[in-house]
Amino acid sequence: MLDLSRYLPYLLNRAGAHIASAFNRRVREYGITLPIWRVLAALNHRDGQRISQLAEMTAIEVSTLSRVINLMVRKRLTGRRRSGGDARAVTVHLTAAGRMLTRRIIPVAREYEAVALAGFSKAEADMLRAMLVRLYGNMQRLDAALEIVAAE
Amino acid sequence: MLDLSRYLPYLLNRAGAHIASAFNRRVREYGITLPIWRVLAALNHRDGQRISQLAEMTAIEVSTLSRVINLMVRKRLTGRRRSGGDARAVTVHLTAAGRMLTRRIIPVAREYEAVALAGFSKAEADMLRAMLVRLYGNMQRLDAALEIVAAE
DNA sequence: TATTGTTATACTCTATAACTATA
DNA sequence: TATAGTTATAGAGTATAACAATA
Repeated sequence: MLDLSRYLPYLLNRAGAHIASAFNRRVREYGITLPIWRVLAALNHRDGQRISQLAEMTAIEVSTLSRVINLMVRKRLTGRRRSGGDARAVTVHLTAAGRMLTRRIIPVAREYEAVALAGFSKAEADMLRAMLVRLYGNMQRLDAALEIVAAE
Repeated sequence: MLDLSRYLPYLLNRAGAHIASAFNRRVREYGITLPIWRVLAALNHRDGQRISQLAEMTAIEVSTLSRVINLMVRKRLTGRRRSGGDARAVTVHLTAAGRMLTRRIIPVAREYEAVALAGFSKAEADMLRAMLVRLYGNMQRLDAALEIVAAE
Protein backbone atom coordinates (compact mmCIF):
# COMPACT_ATOMS: atom_id res chain seq x y z
CA MET A 1 0.00 0.00 0.00
CA LEU A 2 2.20 2.81 1.27
CA ASP A 3 5.56 1.82 2.69
CA LEU A 4 6.08 4.53 5.31
CA SER A 5 9.67 3.49 5.93
CA ARG A 6 10.40 4.59 2.36
CA TYR A 7 7.94 7.49 2.13
CA LEU A 8 9.96 10.64 1.76
CA PRO A 9 7.64 13.27 3.33
CA TYR A 10 7.39 11.03 6.38
CA LEU A 11 11.17 10.58 6.68
CA LEU A 12 11.71 14.29 6.11
CA ASN A 13 9.19 15.33 8.75
CA ARG A 14 10.46 12.84 11.31
CA ALA A 15 14.10 13.88 10.94
CA GLY A 16 13.32 17.59 10.74
CA ALA A 17 10.91 17.60 13.69
CA HIS A 18 13.37 15.78 15.92
CA ILE A 19 16.31 18.06 15.21
CA ALA A 20 14.05 21.11 15.54
CA SER A 21 12.59 20.13 18.91
CA ALA A 22 16.02 19.18 20.28
CA PHE A 23 17.47 22.53 19.22
CA ASN A 24 14.39 24.40 20.44
CA ARG A 25 14.96 23.04 23.96
CA ARG A 26 18.59 24.11 23.73
CA VAL A 27 18.08 27.72 22.61
CA ARG A 28 15.66 28.30 25.49
CA GLU A 29 18.80 28.60 27.61
CA TYR A 30 19.53 31.80 25.68
CA GLY A 31 16.08 33.24 26.36
CA ILE A 32 14.80 32.75 22.83
CA THR A 33 12.64 30.30 20.87
CA LEU A 34 13.36 28.42 17.67
CA PRO A 35 11.44 30.87 15.43
CA ILE A 36 13.49 33.73 16.87
CA TRP A 37 16.69 31.78 16.21
CA ARG A 38 15.56 31.22 12.63
CA VAL A 39 15.09 34.95 12.12
CA LEU A 40 18.46 35.68 13.73
CA ALA A 41 20.17 33.13 11.46
CA ALA A 42 18.41 34.52 8.38
CA LEU A 43 19.45 38.09 9.24
CA ASN A 44 22.97 36.95 10.05
CA HIS A 45 23.06 35.46 6.57
CA ARG A 46 21.80 38.69 5.03
CA ASP A 47 20.84 41.71 7.12
CA GLY A 48 18.10 44.13 6.14
CA GLN A 49 15.73 41.61 4.55
CA ARG A 50 12.08 42.33 4.00
CA ILE A 51 9.32 40.58 5.92
CA SER A 52 8.25 38.57 2.86
CA GLN A 53 11.82 37.38 2.22
CA LEU A 54 12.27 36.42 5.87
CA ALA A 55 8.97 34.51 5.79
CA GLU A 56 10.20 32.51 2.83
CA MET A 57 13.58 31.79 4.42
CA THR A 58 12.30 30.83 7.86
CA ALA A 59 9.14 29.01 6.68
CA ILE A 60 7.13 31.19 9.09
CA GLU A 61 3.82 32.73 7.92
CA VAL A 62 3.96 36.49 7.29
CA SER A 63 1.36 37.31 9.96
CA THR A 64 3.11 35.12 12.55
CA LEU A 65 6.48 36.53 11.55
CA SER A 66 5.25 40.09 11.97
CA ARG A 67 4.55 39.33 15.63
CA VAL A 68 7.80 37.41 16.08
CA ILE A 69 9.58 40.54 14.88
CA ASN A 70 7.54 42.64 17.37
CA LEU A 71 8.81 40.37 20.13
CA MET A 72 12.39 40.62 18.86
CA VAL A 73 12.16 44.40 18.73
CA ARG A 74 10.96 44.43 22.35
CA LYS A 75 13.94 42.21 23.22
CA ARG A 76 16.18 44.75 21.41
CA LEU A 77 17.43 42.07 19.01
CA THR A 78 16.18 43.69 15.81
CA GLY A 79 14.94 46.98 14.43
CA ARG A 80 12.58 47.89 11.58
CA ARG A 81 13.34 50.46 8.88
CA ARG A 82 11.31 51.78 6.00
CA SER A 83 12.91 50.58 2.80
CA GLY A 84 14.26 53.26 0.47
CA GLY A 85 12.76 52.14 -2.81
CA ASP A 86 9.27 51.02 -1.86
CA ALA A 87 7.74 52.92 1.07
CA ARG A 88 5.31 50.05 1.78
CA ALA A 89 8.14 47.64 2.44
CA VAL A 90 9.93 47.29 5.75
CA THR A 91 13.44 45.93 6.25
CA VAL A 92 14.52 44.17 9.42
CA HIS A 93 17.97 44.71 10.89
CA LEU A 94 20.01 43.08 13.65
CA THR A 95 20.97 45.32 16.55
CA ALA A 96 24.42 45.00 18.16
CA ALA A 97 22.81 42.85 20.86
CA GLY A 98 21.14 40.69 18.22
CA ARG A 99 24.43 40.17 16.41
CA MET A 100 26.18 39.29 19.67
CA LEU A 101 23.54 36.76 20.68
CA THR A 102 23.66 35.18 17.22
CA ARG A 103 27.44 34.83 17.49
CA ARG A 104 27.09 33.07 20.84
CA ILE A 105 24.55 30.58 19.49
CA ILE A 106 26.29 29.75 16.20
CA PRO A 107 28.77 27.30 17.78
CA VAL A 108 25.85 25.51 19.47
CA ALA A 109 24.04 25.32 16.14
CA ARG A 110 27.13 23.78 14.56
CA GLU A 111 27.24 21.21 17.37
CA TYR A 112 23.73 20.07 16.58
CA GLU A 113 24.49 19.83 12.89
CA ALA A 114 27.54 17.72 13.73
CA VAL A 115 25.45 15.40 15.94
CA ALA A 116 22.86 15.01 13.17
CA LEU A 117 25.58 14.21 10.63
CA ALA A 118 27.59 11.88 12.86
CA GLY A 119 28.98 9.04 10.76
CA PHE A 120 28.43 10.90 7.47
CA SER A 121 31.40 11.45 5.19
CA LYS A 122 31.89 14.98 3.92
CA ALA A 123 30.79 13.85 0.45
CA GLU A 124 27.63 12.27 1.83
CA ALA A 125 26.75 15.38 3.84
CA ASP A 126 27.25 17.55 0.77
CA MET A 127 25.10 15.26 -1.33
CA LEU A 128 22.34 15.39 1.29
CA ARG A 129 22.49 19.21 1.31
CA ALA A 130 22.35 19.36 -2.49
CA MET A 131 19.37 17.00 -2.63
CA LEU A 132 17.45 19.02 -0.02
CA VAL A 133 18.06 22.15 -2.10
CA ARG A 134 16.75 20.42 -5.23
CA LEU A 135 13.73 19.11 -3.32
CA TYR A 136 12.92 22.61 -2.10
CA GLY A 137 13.18 23.93 -5.65
CA ASN A 138 10.71 21.28 -6.81
CA MET A 139 8.21 22.33 -4.14
CA GLN A 140 8.60 26.00 -5.06
CA ARG A 141 7.78 25.16 -8.66
CA LEU A 142 4.67 23.34 -7.43
CA ASP A 143 3.63 26.40 -5.41
CA ALA A 144 4.04 28.57 -8.49
CA ALA A 145 2.01 26.14 -10.63
CA LEU A 146 -0.79 26.00 -8.04
CA GLU A 147 -0.93 29.79 -7.90
CA ILE A 148 -1.52 29.92 -11.64
CA VAL A 149 -4.32 27.34 -11.32
CA ALA A 150 -5.87 29.30 -8.42
CA ALA A 151 -5.79 32.53 -10.42
CA GLU A 152 -7.81 30.96 -13.26
CA MET B 1 30.19 32.80 10.28
CA LEU B 2 27.33 30.41 9.51
CA ASP B 3 26.65 29.61 5.87
CA LEU B 4 22.88 29.07 5.94
CA SER B 5 22.84 27.75 2.39
CA ARG B 6 24.89 24.80 3.65
CA TYR B 7 23.40 24.52 7.15
CA LEU B 8 21.59 21.21 7.33
CA PRO B 9 18.87 21.95 9.94
CA TYR B 10 17.89 24.98 7.88
CA LEU B 11 17.73 23.05 4.60
CA LEU B 12 15.81 20.25 6.29
CA ASN B 13 13.25 22.58 7.86
CA ARG B 14 12.75 24.56 4.67
CA ALA B 15 12.18 21.48 2.50
CA GLY B 16 10.05 19.69 5.11
CA ALA B 17 7.90 22.72 5.94
CA HIS B 18 7.15 23.40 2.28
CA ILE B 19 6.11 19.88 1.42
CA ALA B 20 4.07 19.66 4.65
CA SER B 21 2.16 22.89 4.06
CA ALA B 22 1.48 22.01 0.42
CA PHE B 23 0.15 18.59 1.38
CA ASN B 24 -1.82 20.05 4.30
CA ARG B 25 -3.72 22.31 1.92
CA ARG B 26 -4.43 19.30 -0.29
CA VAL B 27 -5.79 16.92 2.38
CA ARG B 28 -8.27 19.59 3.51
CA GLU B 29 -10.28 18.53 0.46
CA TYR B 30 -10.81 15.20 2.23
CA GLY B 31 -12.06 16.87 5.42
CA ILE B 32 -8.92 16.14 7.43
CA THR B 33 -5.75 17.91 8.54
CA LEU B 34 -2.10 16.92 8.18
CA PRO B 35 -1.80 15.55 11.76
CA ILE B 36 -4.82 13.32 11.09
CA TRP B 37 -3.28 12.12 7.84
CA ARG B 38 -0.07 11.31 9.71
CA VAL B 39 -1.97 9.15 12.18
CA LEU B 40 -3.87 7.44 9.35
CA ALA B 41 -0.61 6.70 7.52
CA ALA B 42 1.03 5.39 10.71
CA LEU B 43 -1.94 3.09 11.44
CA ASN B 44 -2.06 1.96 7.82
CA HIS B 45 1.59 1.00 8.23
CA ARG B 46 0.83 -0.92 11.42
CA ASP B 47 -2.64 -1.00 12.98
CA GLY B 48 -3.23 -1.23 16.72
CA GLN B 49 -0.28 0.92 17.81
CA ARG B 50 -0.10 2.49 21.23
CA ILE B 51 -0.32 6.24 21.78
CA SER B 52 3.36 6.52 22.68
CA GLN B 53 4.40 4.66 19.52
CA LEU B 54 2.14 6.82 17.37
CA ALA B 55 3.58 9.95 18.99
CA GLU B 56 7.09 8.83 18.05
CA MET B 57 6.10 7.97 14.47
CA THR B 58 4.09 11.10 13.77
CA ALA B 59 6.33 13.54 15.70
CA ILE B 60 3.19 14.77 17.52
CA GLU B 61 3.32 15.34 21.30
CA VAL B 62 1.45 12.73 23.35
CA SER B 63 -1.02 15.22 24.83
CA THR B 64 -1.74 16.75 21.42
CA LEU B 65 -2.02 13.31 19.89
CA SER B 66 -4.52 12.20 22.51
CA ARG B 67 -6.85 14.95 21.36
CA VAL B 68 -6.18 14.30 17.69
CA ILE B 69 -7.32 10.72 18.34
CA ASN B 70 -10.45 12.05 20.11
CA LEU B 71 -11.25 14.02 16.98
CA MET B 72 -10.61 10.99 14.77
CA VAL B 73 -12.87 8.83 16.95
CA ARG B 74 -15.63 11.44 16.61
CA LYS B 75 -15.09 11.33 12.85
CA ARG B 76 -15.39 7.50 13.05
CA LEU B 77 -11.92 7.06 11.54
CA THR B 78 -10.35 5.23 14.50
CA GLY B 79 -11.29 3.38 17.67
CA ARG B 80 -9.51 2.84 20.96
CA ARG B 81 -9.06 -0.54 22.70
CA ARG B 82 -7.51 -1.53 25.97
CA SER B 83 -4.34 -3.46 25.26
CA GLY B 84 -4.33 -7.11 26.41
CA GLY B 85 -0.99 -7.22 28.22
CA ASP B 86 -0.86 -3.88 30.02
CA ALA B 87 -4.25 -2.53 31.12
CA ARG B 88 -2.85 1.02 31.28
CA ALA B 89 -2.01 1.01 27.59
CA VAL B 90 -4.45 1.83 24.83
CA THR B 91 -4.17 0.71 21.22
CA VAL B 92 -5.60 2.70 18.33
CA HIS B 93 -7.28 0.98 15.39
CA LEU B 94 -8.52 2.10 11.99
CA THR B 95 -12.24 1.68 11.35
CA ALA B 96 -13.47 0.55 7.93
CA ALA B 97 -14.15 4.22 7.11
CA GLY B 98 -10.64 5.16 8.24
CA ARG B 99 -9.11 2.48 6.05
CA MET B 100 -11.18 3.58 3.09
CA LEU B 101 -10.25 7.24 3.47
CA THR B 102 -6.58 6.30 3.80
CA ARG B 103 -6.76 4.28 0.58
CA ARG B 104 -8.26 7.25 -1.23
CA ILE B 105 -5.51 9.60 -0.06
CA ILE B 106 -2.52 7.31 -0.66
CA PRO B 107 -2.36 8.01 -4.42
CA VAL B 108 -2.39 11.75 -3.69
CA ALA B 109 0.42 11.27 -1.19
CA ARG B 110 2.45 9.42 -3.81
CA GLU B 111 1.83 12.30 -6.23
CA TYR B 112 3.37 14.77 -3.79
CA GLU B 113 6.35 12.52 -3.20
CA ALA B 114 6.84 12.28 -6.97
CA VAL B 115 6.69 16.08 -7.32
CA ALA B 116 9.24 16.50 -4.52
CA LEU B 117 11.56 13.96 -6.14
CA ALA B 118 11.16 15.22 -9.70
CA GLY B 119 14.48 14.91 -11.51
CA PHE B 120 15.92 12.48 -8.95
CA SER B 121 17.16 9.11 -10.15
CA LYS B 122 15.92 6.08 -8.25
CA ALA B 123 19.39 5.63 -6.75
CA GLU B 124 19.48 9.25 -5.59
CA ALA B 125 16.03 9.03 -4.02
CA ASP B 126 17.02 5.85 -2.19
CA MET B 127 20.22 7.46 -0.97
CA LEU B 128 18.26 10.45 0.32
CA ARG B 129 15.86 8.15 2.17
CA ALA B 130 18.73 6.18 3.71
CA MET B 131 20.48 9.35 4.87
CA LEU B 132 17.30 10.71 6.47
CA VAL B 133 16.92 7.42 8.36
CA ARG B 134 20.52 7.65 9.60
CA LEU B 135 20.02 11.28 10.59
CA TYR B 136 16.94 10.38 12.58
CA GLY B 137 18.85 7.61 14.33
CA ASN B 138 21.56 10.10 15.30
CA MET B 139 18.96 12.42 16.84
CA GLN B 140 17.37 9.57 18.77
CA ARG B 141 20.76 8.70 20.26
CA LEU B 142 21.13 12.35 21.29
CA ASP B 143 17.68 12.26 22.97
CA ALA B 144 18.69 9.13 24.86
CA ALA B 145 21.98 10.71 25.97
CA LEU B 146 20.23 13.88 27.14
CA GLU B 147 17.74 11.83 29.17
CA ILE B 148 20.60 10.18 31.02
CA VAL B 149 22.12 13.59 31.77
CA ALA B 150 18.72 14.92 32.95
CA ALA B 151 18.23 11.93 35.26
CA GLU B 152 21.53 12.61 37.05
C1' DT C 1 -6.72 47.89 -8.24
C1' DA C 2 -2.80 45.34 -6.45
C1' DT C 3 0.79 44.87 -2.98
C1' DT C 4 3.28 45.19 1.75
C1' DG C 5 2.87 44.71 6.12
C1' DT C 6 0.02 44.91 10.62
C1' DT C 7 -3.65 43.50 13.41
C1' DA C 8 -7.74 40.60 14.81
C1' DT C 9 -10.00 36.27 15.24
C1' DA C 10 -10.70 31.48 15.90
C1' DC C 11 -8.51 27.35 15.89
C1' DT C 12 -4.61 24.21 16.52
C1' DC C 13 -0.14 22.76 18.58
C1' DT C 14 3.23 22.80 22.41
C1' DA C 15 4.84 22.58 27.02
C1' DT C 16 3.86 21.73 31.55
C1' DA C 17 1.57 19.82 35.07
C1' DA C 18 -2.25 17.69 37.54
C1' DC C 19 -4.92 13.62 37.45
C1' DT C 20 -6.68 8.56 36.98
C1' DA C 21 -5.71 3.97 36.54
C1' DT C 22 -2.54 0.40 36.52
C1' DA C 23 2.15 -1.82 37.27
C1' DT D 1 7.00 4.78 43.07
C1' DA D 2 6.84 4.60 38.16
C1' DT D 3 4.33 4.43 33.80
C1' DA D 4 0.33 5.12 30.15
C1' DG D 5 -2.78 7.95 28.89
C1' DT D 6 -6.22 11.97 29.54
C1' DT D 7 -7.33 16.54 30.57
C1' DA D 8 -6.44 21.52 31.75
C1' DT D 9 -4.05 25.69 31.06
C1' DA D 10 -1.15 29.23 29.16
C1' DG D 11 1.63 30.53 25.50
C1' DA D 12 2.80 30.25 20.44
C1' DG D 13 1.76 29.22 15.65
C1' DT D 14 -1.56 28.92 11.61
C1' DA D 15 -5.14 30.35 8.53
C1' DT D 16 -8.11 33.80 7.13
C1' DA D 17 -9.60 38.08 6.58
C1' DA D 18 -9.95 43.01 7.41
C1' DC D 19 -7.26 47.06 7.38
C1' DA D 20 -3.89 51.16 6.36
C1' DA D 21 -0.48 52.88 3.51
C1' DT D 22 1.59 52.94 -0.80
C1' DA D 23 2.26 51.53 -5.73
